[in-house]
Amino acid sequence: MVGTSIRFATSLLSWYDRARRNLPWRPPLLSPPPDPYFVLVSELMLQQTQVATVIPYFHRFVGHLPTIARLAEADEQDVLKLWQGLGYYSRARNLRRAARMVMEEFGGRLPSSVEALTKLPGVGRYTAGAIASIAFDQKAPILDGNVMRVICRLDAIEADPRTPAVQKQLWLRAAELLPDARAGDFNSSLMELGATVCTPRAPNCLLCPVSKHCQALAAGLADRIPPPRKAKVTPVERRIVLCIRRGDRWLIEQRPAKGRWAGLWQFVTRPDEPRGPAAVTPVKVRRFTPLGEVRHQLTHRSYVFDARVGISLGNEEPRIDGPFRWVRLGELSEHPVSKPQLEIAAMLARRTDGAS
DNA sequence: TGTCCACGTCT
DNA sequence: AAGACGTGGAC
Repeated sequence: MVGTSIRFATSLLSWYDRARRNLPWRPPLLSPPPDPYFVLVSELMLQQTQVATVIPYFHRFVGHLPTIARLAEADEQDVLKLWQGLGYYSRARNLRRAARMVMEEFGGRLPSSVEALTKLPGVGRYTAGAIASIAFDQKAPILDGNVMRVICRLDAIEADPRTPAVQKQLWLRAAELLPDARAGDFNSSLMELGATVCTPRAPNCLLCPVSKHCQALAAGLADRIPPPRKAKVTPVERRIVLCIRRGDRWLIEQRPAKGRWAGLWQFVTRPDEPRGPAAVTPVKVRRFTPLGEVRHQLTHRSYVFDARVGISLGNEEPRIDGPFRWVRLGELSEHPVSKPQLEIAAMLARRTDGAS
């Protein structure tokens, strides 16, 4: 068994060394000695989205906040602004809180043990293992979606890897497979294999460097592991978006600190209630004219934003509580704004009478 | 074009 | 424990 693991690790690592030469973005990030701060930020970003998507955000983020000390001092709104477009905005907030915790409780140094790293907000078992192994060369296992699939196939585990019992088993196996040297590279190679060869659909077993160790391939099960998850209904939510103009400025409001798009700014957005939008308008508007609809798909919910335009009469300020601002369309980019709201802003900008 | 789904952490 | 979180990519 141990012998198998060593051969497995050796085959995978030499494949990875060759594959890595074709990934121009990776070597500066991961070649030793990696900057722990870079690893922290990149792991937190990579948790949620594709590499190609993250790169521009990564450079923008790290360029502006190049150290933990700077991130800890930064305004939450500025951090959200840099994160804008990535989704999962709570992670940006957690990253800032983590930086503050590092400054206050770890003497300004990112801790190197999995145990201490896990205490940071937003850093769970996976991220802690990735940082400990990649940035600090510790022998710590990781288990992300890719590694889960790779190990399930390697051991021909047909059960659903998302269940706690199988998770436990997979973490143990991930630790067992880990070689004594180059743990970070080994972990990276497992993820890379899952991303490029051992893919969810149509795995390329012919090109796989560890196919001779794979139980699923031997049993002809590779493309049936892991099992698909149960489909769930996604309800449709309708929202009325009131784009209210006064002179050359538009009224925007900040979303609550919790929930979806927390802390981000938007045009006045209300549930599509039977009584109509006029009942909840923060300032008086005689008439709204249709602007258009924006559809937005989340994992478990669909949104339809029904955008309308109106002109505020007089100089009154919003009559209801909450942070409101009057901004020019150009100034919107100074605020963190969600994707669908940005689309609405683009629709306004395209209108001839949109008043810039 | 829409519909489904991943990606880890938190609650 | 099961669902929230958001976007882009696959189909």
